[in-house]
Amino acid sequence: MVKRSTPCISKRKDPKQARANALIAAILEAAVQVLRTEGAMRFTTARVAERAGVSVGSLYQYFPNKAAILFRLQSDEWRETSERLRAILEDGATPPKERLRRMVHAFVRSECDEAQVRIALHDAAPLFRDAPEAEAAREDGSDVIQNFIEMTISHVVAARRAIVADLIETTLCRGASGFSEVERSDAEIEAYASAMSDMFCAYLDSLANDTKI
Amino acid sequence: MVKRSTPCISKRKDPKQARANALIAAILEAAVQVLRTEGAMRFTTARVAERAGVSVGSLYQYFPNKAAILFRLQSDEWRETSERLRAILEDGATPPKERLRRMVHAFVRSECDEAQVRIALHDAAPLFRDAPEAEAAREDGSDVIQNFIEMTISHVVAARRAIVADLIETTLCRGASGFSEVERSDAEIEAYASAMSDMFCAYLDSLANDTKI
Amino acid sequence: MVKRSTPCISKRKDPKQARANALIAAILEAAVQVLRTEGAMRFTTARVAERAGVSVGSLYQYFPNKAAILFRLQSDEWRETSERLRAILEDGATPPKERLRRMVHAFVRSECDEAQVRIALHDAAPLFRDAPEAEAAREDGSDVIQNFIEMTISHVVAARRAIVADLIETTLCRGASGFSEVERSDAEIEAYASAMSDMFCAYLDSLANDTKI
Amino acid sequence: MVKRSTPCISKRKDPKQARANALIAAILEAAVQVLRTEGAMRFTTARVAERAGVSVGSLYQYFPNKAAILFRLQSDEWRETSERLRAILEDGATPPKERLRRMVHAFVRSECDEAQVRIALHDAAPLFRDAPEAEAAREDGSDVIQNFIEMTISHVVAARRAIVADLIETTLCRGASGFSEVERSDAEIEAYASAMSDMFCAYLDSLANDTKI
DNA sequence: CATGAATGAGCGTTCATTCAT
DNA sequence: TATGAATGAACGCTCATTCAT
Repeated sequence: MVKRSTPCISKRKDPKQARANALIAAILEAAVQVLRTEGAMRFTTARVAERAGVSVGSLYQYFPNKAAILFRLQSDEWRETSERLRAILEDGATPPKERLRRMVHAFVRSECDEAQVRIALHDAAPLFRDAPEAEAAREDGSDVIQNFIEMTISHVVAARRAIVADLIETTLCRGASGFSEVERSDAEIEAYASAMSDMFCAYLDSLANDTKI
Repeated sequence: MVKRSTPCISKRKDPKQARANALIAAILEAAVQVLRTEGAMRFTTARVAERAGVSVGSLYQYFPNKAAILFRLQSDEWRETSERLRAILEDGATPPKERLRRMVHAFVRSECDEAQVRIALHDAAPLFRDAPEAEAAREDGSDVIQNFIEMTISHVVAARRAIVADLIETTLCRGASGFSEVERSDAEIEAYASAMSDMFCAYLDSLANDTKI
Repeated sequence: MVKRSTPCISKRKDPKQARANALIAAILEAAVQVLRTEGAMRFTTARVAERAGVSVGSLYQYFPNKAAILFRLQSDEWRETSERLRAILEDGATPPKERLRRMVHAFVRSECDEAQVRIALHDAAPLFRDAPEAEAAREDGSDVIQNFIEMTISHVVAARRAIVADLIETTLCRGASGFSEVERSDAEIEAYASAMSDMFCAYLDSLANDTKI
Repeated sequence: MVKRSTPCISKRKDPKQARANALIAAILEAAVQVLRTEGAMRFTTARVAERAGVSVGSLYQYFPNKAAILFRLQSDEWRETSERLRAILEDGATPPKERLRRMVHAFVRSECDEAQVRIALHDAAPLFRDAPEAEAAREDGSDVIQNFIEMTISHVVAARRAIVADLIETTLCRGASGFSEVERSDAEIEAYASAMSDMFCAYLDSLANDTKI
């Protein structure tokens, strides 16, 4: 129904030179600052370029359009987060439930970190989320969590497993995102993450007892 | 840090006549159509007025600005939803757990209904969510769910109860919202709502066993 | 060169009924209030009608357009002022110079009275000053002063007399207008009016000595 | 009471290149033309841009808003005028009275020059006069005249001197402005300027004789 | 490669005036 | 006669993107 533009979002060139990389880093850093201090609605290419100490033209050398900058920010963030979560979830020395709790805490905490930027990025999502690259990036991020969940309930039939994994992943991401929309104290963060962990554990336990399906 | 504009969002005049009410209805209906067919980014007062078969001037006679139209849509939706949920949750003839399940199903279903519009409205939220009226409207909506949850776990200490209620409400709203972002079949909807209900029930059960805190 | 619209500015109907007169008075009073509290730029027919407790339609029954209201305000003011000045200037019991002094004081004082309104009215002048009625009204106002001046220097040749009268009238009106643009204390007003009177007297004296022309 | 907007009025960027200077000049020239041929009420950024053969966007690259263009015109004019007057008033080879006469003639003549533009600029004054920059610019312009007057009557006590200087400056500026509102022949201009000079001289002479105060 | 001036469609909003009721 | 809803042209201003230098 809705016509969305979503032009190409990928990188315009493979930055071989350190110079180019530095420029890209400067632009991305500036973009984060603009998002934080001005919000999504005032996120303009001119403002980003100025804050990065770069001309608009140069900005457009490395990013084909405004959406690409935002997408890059988002996908970098997704990659970093999923790496961090992966490290926690794949720690063989810790029992699965404990890993889940740690992961939830880590995620909620990270969402509350730089919440301003995250909110602004979320507000700007309509500009980039419909690009095919975005779909792929999202997929990658969810997989880490979903694979872990599916593994811990391997006795459940596949169709159900997928739903459970999806439910938990969605609850985690969206819930934490909603939670972080207002300023939170460390105590609040811990309490919320604990409650969410409890909920997940109770749910997974209930599935373990469920011998029939 | 971030400067938000959000001027007054309230109604411009009290519609004394049926004519005015019809006009407002036409504008709101047109707004929904624009949101559905064009998306948040192309939601302009001119487009809404045109689709409503009305001049921009007339539109501005009933709404002080663009944000007010969007806010009205959102708050109408919140009110309707919370009424529907309230009816389910306050049905004394049904056991609490069953009421919770029904509520979750109803909510997930309603989120998937007109998902296009809901998504667009959500995208447009930055335009109105910081207004004081929005805060109040949000509050009202959450209360229905949160009060029900708090009642069903009245044995839990107050501080924890509030967190649990918040967690469940957030999970429900954000989770359903996330779930509805892609087209879903009825079967998927039922499966997801069931899983979410299971999760909530398992969590609440686990709290019931928890006799100390 | 400049194309100015200036449609008809005269009264639309001769208000025979007290009701109509009351309405007109209410509108004019409201207009003054709007001018005072909102300034010329926010002087709109809707605002005047609302403040007058009258519908826009009614307002347009008695004034053909916005300019007409402003013009009416201005010409009423001119008439009142010139009446007051005439009373002073035609007071045969007082020596001419003294009459001049009194007139100057009265004028400067009246300009500082309700300066806010006067400034706003002056700002709005472009809307009505090019109408033929305005020209006539202005003429009437100046005549009082100019005739008096011309009388006091009847020994001077006509051509020069006219210039002197024009100079003094302009100096008085414009000077007082400029002076009143900032808030003034009574003492300042007296001092300024005295200085201006001195200047006029000195000038007129110098003309008296000037026997040749 | 009255709410005035007047946001920043200063220049948007420092024109580093000749190109930019040419553009600014073109915009200002176009602005003058629009003012002259269309009047203040039809002075719009679009019209100025079009007349300048430039896009609105370019216009806004050099001026932060419409008021800034008008203010620039006004302050350029004030600066030029005060420079011209200063040259006359500081000419040590000419007796003070003669300098005063020349200055008055020069001022009245310059007011009658391009009177159309001056009137329109004056009409547009509400848009920029409340900015702090405007206050400063006005101050600068008045000083030239006022300092000269104060110098020529140094024997008068300070408080009075200031009033006299203010009176003369106001009379000159406002008077000439009022005089120039209708088309004037060279003869009329000379006659009026002479009369005004006579008035000033007579007044200053009368103060000189005034040995007591 | 880098620059940043230039573009111009598009936006949200206002307001004098009309006219059906 | 009174009303006030309806109109829609016009305004000031923004910003993603391009391209001549």
